[in-house]
Amino acid sequence: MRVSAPGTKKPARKARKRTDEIAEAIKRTIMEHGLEPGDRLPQEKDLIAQYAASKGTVREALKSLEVQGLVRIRTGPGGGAFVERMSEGRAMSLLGNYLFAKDVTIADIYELRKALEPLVAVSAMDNMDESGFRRLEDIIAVYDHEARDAGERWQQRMAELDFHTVVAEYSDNALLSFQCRFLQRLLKDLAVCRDIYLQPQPILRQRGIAYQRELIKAMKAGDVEVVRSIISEHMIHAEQQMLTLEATLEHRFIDESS
Amino acid sequence: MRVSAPGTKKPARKARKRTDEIAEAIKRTIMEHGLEPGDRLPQEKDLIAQYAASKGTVREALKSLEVQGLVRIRTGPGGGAFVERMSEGRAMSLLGNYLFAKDVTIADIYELRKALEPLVAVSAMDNMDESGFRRLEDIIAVYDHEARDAGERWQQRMAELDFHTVVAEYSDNALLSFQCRFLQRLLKDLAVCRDIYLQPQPILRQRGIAYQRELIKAMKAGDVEVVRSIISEHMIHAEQQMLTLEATLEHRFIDESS
DNA sequence: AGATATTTGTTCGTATGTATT
DNA sequence: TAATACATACGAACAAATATC
Repeated sequence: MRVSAPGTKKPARKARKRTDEIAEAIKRTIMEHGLEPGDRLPQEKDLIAQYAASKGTVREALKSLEVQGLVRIRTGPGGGAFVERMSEGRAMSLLGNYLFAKDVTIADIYELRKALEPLVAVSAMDNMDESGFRRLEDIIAVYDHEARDAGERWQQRMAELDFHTVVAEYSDNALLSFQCRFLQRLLKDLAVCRDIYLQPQPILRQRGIAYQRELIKAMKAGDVEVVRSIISEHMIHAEQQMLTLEATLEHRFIDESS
Repeated sequence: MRVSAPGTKKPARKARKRTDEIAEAIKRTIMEHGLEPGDRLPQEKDLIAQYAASKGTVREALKSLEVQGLVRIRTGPGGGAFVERMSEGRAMSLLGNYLFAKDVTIADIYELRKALEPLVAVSAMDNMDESGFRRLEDIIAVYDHEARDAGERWQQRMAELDFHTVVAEYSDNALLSFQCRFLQRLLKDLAVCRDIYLQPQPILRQRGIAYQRELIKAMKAGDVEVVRSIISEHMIHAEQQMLTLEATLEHRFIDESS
C-alpha cells in the first residue's frame, strides 16, 4: 500500500512559472511511470530539448526536485538526474523548518511521547533480535557511570535518547517509528533542552537505567503489558524531570537578573 | 521556546557546490538575524555581489530556499526574496514524499489515531468556542442523510475526516495538532482508502454521527473522561470498519480474478 | 596512474515578463 | 498610459567533476 503520488492533485493547478511547470512535469513522469530509486531521468540537454527550455530553467526545476528529495544529480559520464528516496534526515529537517516558528514546548513533546513510546516499544518487541539487544546494552554502557565533565554529561543525555531511537527502529510501523524518532530529535535540538542537559544537576541516572534494563528483560520475555507500563512510567518520570529542571533554570535566570 | 535553527549543525558540513553554500549562507543569516516572515532579503543583484556568484547560481540557491518554505520571491518593483513560514500544506506534502515509499497501512494509521485523537480532542476542549461548535455542526450536516450517489458518498467520507480536522485545529499543542491532521490527510490520499470510501456499502453513518454529537455535548460540558472515551471508541469502530471493508475489497478482487 | 571524454556546474550578456507608481 | 524596478528566461562559453580506457 502506498501513499498517493504527491503530485496527483485532481485540478492540475497552474504553475505560472516555467521552472515550476517543468518541475511538476518531471515529478509527474516519475510518479506515473512508477520510477524506482536509481532509475535514470533524461539528461540535462535532453530535458532542455524536451521542454524547449533553457539550461538555467531546467536546472532550477531539477534543483527543486532535489530539495524535495525526489532526485539526485551526478556529474560525469553516465551522470544526470536519478530518482531518489527522501532520506529520513531530510524529512526531519524539513519538518523542523515547519515547526521552527510554532513554539513547541517540552510538555507538548512529552504529551506525544507518553502516548507513542509505549506503542512503538510494543510494536518493536516482535522484531528485536540478539544484535538489537546488544545495541541497546552498548548504549546503556555510555551512561552506566557518573559523568566526569559537562561534555560527557551531554553525551550521556544524547545516548539516553539514542536508546529509544534504536527501539523505534525495530518497529514495522513506519509512521509510528518516524514520529517517535522525530520527537527524540526534537529533544536533542531544542535550545531549552540543551540548557537543561548541560545543568550539573544529577538526573538520577540509576532510575533511568533501571527502567531500561527492566524494559529489555520484559521485551525478551515478550510481556506486552509489562513493556507498556514500564515505558509509560519512564516517560512520565522523564517529563517530570525535564519540567522540573526547566523551572529551575527559569528560576535561576530570574534570580540572576533581579 | 523554539526548535533550534535547522541550519545550526555544529560541524558546518562541506557543501561542495557553490549553490548549496550560498543557500546555507542565506539560511544562516535568516536564522541568526531572527528574521520574521515578511522581512526582506537582499535583492538578486545584491546577493550576486555579496557572494560573488552568477545570477544562475544565486537563483538556484533561492529556489532551494523557496522549496524549503523559507522564502518567497516576488517580481516587480519592491520585489525580491522575502522571509516566509512554511505552510502546513507544504509540510504535509513534503512529509508525504518521504512516506511515499514506506508502505503505510490503514492499521498503521489507526494505531496512531487511536492514541492521538483522544489527546487532541481533550486538548482542544478548552479552546472551543461557539463558532467552533457551529463549524462542527455544519460539517455533520453534510453527512446527516443518506448519500444519493457515489459522489456525495465520497463527499461525506471527506467531511467525516474534516470533523476531526476542525477539532484538531483547536488544540494548542502544535505538534499534536499537526500530527493528527496529517493522519487525516493520509486517509484522504491513500489509494486504498479511496477504493474503500467509494464502495456502495453503507458505513453506518448513524453510529458515527451519534459519536460526534455525543462528543460535542461532552466537550461543551467539559467532561474530559467522557470526551476521551467517546473518541477512543469512535476510533476503534472506524478502524474496524475500514479494515473490514478493505478485506471485502480484497476478497472481491480475488473472486473476480479467479 | 594518467589522459580523455562526458556530463553537470558556473559565468556573463541580453532580452522578456510583471508588478508598482 | 508610461516609466521604472525587479524577477524570469534564454544562449553561448568555460570550469569542474568523474567514469572509462
